[in-house]
Amino acid sequence: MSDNFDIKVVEEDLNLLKRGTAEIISENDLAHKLFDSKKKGIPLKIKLGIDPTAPHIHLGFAVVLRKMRQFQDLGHRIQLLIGDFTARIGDPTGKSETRKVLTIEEIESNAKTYREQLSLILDPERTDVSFNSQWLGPLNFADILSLTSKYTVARIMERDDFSKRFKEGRSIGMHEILYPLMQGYDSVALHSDVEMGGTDQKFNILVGRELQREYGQEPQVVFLMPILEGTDGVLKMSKSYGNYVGITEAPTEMFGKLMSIPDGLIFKYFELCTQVPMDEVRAMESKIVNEGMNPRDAKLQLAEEIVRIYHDNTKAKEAREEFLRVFSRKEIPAEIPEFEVTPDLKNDGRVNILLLIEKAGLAKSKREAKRLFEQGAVKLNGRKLELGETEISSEEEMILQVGGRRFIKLI
RNA sequence: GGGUAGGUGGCCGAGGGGUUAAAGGCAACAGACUGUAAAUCUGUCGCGCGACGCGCUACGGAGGUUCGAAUCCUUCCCUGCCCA
Repeated sequence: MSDNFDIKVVEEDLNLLKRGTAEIISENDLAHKLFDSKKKGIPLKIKLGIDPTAPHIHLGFAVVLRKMRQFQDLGHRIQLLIGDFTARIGDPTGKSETRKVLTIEEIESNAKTYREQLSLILDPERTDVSFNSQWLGPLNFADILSLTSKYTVARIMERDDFSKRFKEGRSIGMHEILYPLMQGYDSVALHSDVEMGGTDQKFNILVGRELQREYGQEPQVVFLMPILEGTDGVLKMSKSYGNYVGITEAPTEMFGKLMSIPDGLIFKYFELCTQVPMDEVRAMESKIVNEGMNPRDAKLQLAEEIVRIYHDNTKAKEAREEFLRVFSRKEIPAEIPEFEVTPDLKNDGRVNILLLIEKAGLAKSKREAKRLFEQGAVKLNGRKLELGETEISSEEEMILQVGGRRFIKLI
């Protein structure tokens, strides 16, 4: 690819890009591509495939997006590939529950939401969006056979997920086998230079690299970021596990969730979710290990740092204050959502607290409300309600609290 | 096409006609402890009701047998494995 390659020209860029990465295949290829790009003044095309089913960007996904932003800041272009074709066909992931097939309208609306949220991280000016139905749709059976003939069953079965399921005697749909080929073909169609993804995408992205070679293109660089564990500290951050921190969440919400991550994850979060220089991060780590610094304080800083990125400095400070107020000092939050006690909830001026809890959305059902009540989780104006106190007289501005974190102001 | 094993609550997984809202585990939630961390202990964990009780819904779908079915029969759908 490149003549007169001199790593010094791109060394700085390369080092910047390498922070927090899990694997780059190959680093050498990337260096050459960066070099050529710089020399010829042509931006690299950085591909990211996204699934239009769940437009909800969280910190785990943001790890990849933030890395892409770095590419943009270095002058490169993002190719955002919306997998509308696959979304319309159905389940490619091997999850047992069949994925809903989306309509064109839903896909478009999701894509729009995506673009809005993505603009919080990516530079829209350097982002191109495409839909893979554009080229996958027109393929006929002969085309598909030609595509599949470029790969073998044995190689497809190299994928952990497939080989594992095969050994365990679980089902593998034919369409699932084709999925990596479709994703790879996207790279061919887009002439991608780099494809980004989490380490769980390694296989699929590698297929793209191979296919490009088959089609006579210069193979893309596989650029993998680590998978970020969610707030539970174990599973990959994901909406479906309910362990995610969404980038559009309210500052206090975001702050609170970040404070609940296990200690062991603090520095991984620093590395992957913030721009705090690595030597500072290491210094903090050493203070905790050697000087007995309370990990909580590092976590407070982390949470503040992240809220600052997706909101602003003021909001971050406020969120920190709020957190300390409500959870450290166990005081009432500064702002509490209001709930109007409508006349139909009252009976002789008295209100059934269980009904209220359910109607205000503090519990999913009255049965649950009752359980919470019996477990002593319900407080009114800071006072724990005793058994039997299910009827209260409704006065102005009462604060109803359920559990440690659910508050509501009755009006 | 033939044979065979299965499909149980958010997940995994027992139960093979009544005492089964369904063991056990995980997850989740609440309380204690605390740094809304981890660990630990305790409790809860289908829904509704004027609730130590009553009712309804639930063991892949639809029928049936029975006083009574997640458990038996018929049929359909789905999945694995073996043989062709």
